[in-house]
Amino acid sequence: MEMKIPLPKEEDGPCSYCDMSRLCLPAGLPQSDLLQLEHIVGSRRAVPRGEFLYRQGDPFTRLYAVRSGHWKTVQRGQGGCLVTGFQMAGDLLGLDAIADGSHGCDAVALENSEVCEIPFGRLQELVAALPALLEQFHRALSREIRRQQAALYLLGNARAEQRLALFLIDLSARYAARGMPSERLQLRMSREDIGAHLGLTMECVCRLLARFRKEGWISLTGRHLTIHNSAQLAALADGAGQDSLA
Amino acid sequence: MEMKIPLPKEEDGPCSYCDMSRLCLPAGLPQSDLLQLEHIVGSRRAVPRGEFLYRQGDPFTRLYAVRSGHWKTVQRGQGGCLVTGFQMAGDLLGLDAIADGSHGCDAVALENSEVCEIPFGRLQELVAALPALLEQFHRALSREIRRQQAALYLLGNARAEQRLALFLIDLSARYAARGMPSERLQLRMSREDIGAHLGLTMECVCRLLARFRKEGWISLTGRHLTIHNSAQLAALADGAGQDSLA
DNA sequence: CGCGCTATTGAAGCAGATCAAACATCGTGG
DNA sequence: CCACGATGTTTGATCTGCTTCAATAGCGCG
Repeated sequence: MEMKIPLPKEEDGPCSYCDMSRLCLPAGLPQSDLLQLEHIVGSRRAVPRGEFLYRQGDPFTRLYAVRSGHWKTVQRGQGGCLVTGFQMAGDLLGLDAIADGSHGCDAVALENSEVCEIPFGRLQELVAALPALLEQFHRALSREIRRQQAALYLLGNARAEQRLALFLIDLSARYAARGMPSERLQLRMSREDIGAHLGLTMECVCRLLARFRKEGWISLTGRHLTIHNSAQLAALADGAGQDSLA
Repeated sequence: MEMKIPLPKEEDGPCSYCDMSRLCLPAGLPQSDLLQLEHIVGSRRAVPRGEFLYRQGDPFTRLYAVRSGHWKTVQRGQGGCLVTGFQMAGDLLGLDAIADGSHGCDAVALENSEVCEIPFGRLQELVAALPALLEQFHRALSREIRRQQAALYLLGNARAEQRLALFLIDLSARYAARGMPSERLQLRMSREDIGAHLGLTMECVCRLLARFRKEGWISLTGRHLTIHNSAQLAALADGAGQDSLA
């Protein structure tokens, strides 16, 4: 049960053969719709670790679906920056750019990664013709809103240990959804990235991870993390570890 | 320049005659499209102050466009709650519910208010037929994502006085966009609501408002607030008031 | 007029930030 | 192969901004 999950195949393949279509835009689409969608999905694009897929302010022409690897989206402001999310296979990038035609954050590859390019103009045409795809697309947009609502709650209400617990649980669940082991996580992001995502400093993230390890909830060497007690993490995330009020 | 802006008219009127169509879903639509949209927009619904339009978990059947009054959306979790936004005329409510067919937060009227009901099924059909409306709808969804990204940045990076300054500036700008005086604001929400929106306690909001007043940036009696020095607020929001780094 | 709710102000405590220093890890070139 | 520097991580000591707790004051409303 700890065998290596095969990485996405390297050869060019349409969505039909993509491992991640189950999680991606094509999810649940009838075969005929899928074929039409494949027509407009452009070439794959490989981006080496640390490089930008797009930057804040870049003009918006297409969406991207993560094919392989890991990404972060970063919002930069005066004297601080926030990691708005970490994206993995099947996730969409660029949904925030539709609003005004320019990207609202940077997208950076955390490792050598690939995306599928989806020209937005053509997608919008196609979506009008295929009701199932339209629904799917709206759900994707709305899901992004939900994701961020959860993040807002986290930043507004949760104390540091809760945030980290929620982060680990979320990560674990997303790996599970991709058929990868949900207990053994290879963190692709730095402690600083995690901090910038959770509204904490790197040092605070370190200390908390150390505590979780000391308590035996997790074990951790470098960026390889194993969850030993997900129930305890879930309890923490639910607000245990302090006075539970009514 | 401080004349009372007329309130939205009380009689049933289609979007064509609605003061807020400029900011709402019909914005920029060709006349023919507008007529079709009017057909599917259902009746208006009046909700008295303090009542719920919908609750977290309620099944999702329609979107709502704010016709008059003010609203808040509240996300409740274990032992805490976060106000994810304040909505006023022209804003849409319920976009987060498309994801999974149930509402992700409560919508509460801050005063006696009205919404226009938009059956989502019919909107989705119509949107497929009217490209301009489709675009407009996608922009609305994406704008919601952007709004929340800004809120994430605020909660993750800004200190308390920055948050409050940004809040006041945002509120002021939204009133301005609605043709209402942007310097004289009648706050519709309690200090507690503001706190729950900014990730601060009510007490902290009070203290900061008191400080802003003492400094002369604003004046404030009860919930009536006047901005005297918006430039200073903008400077605060940009991170002044502490060491500005590179 | 007095009750309940919202708002204000003060004092004390604490969670997390900041500053600082050691330490691991990794790619690179001698 | 190892020395090296760069980068990322860990841990400690101190500091501070915000929370918490508490008490008072305004305000609306029956």
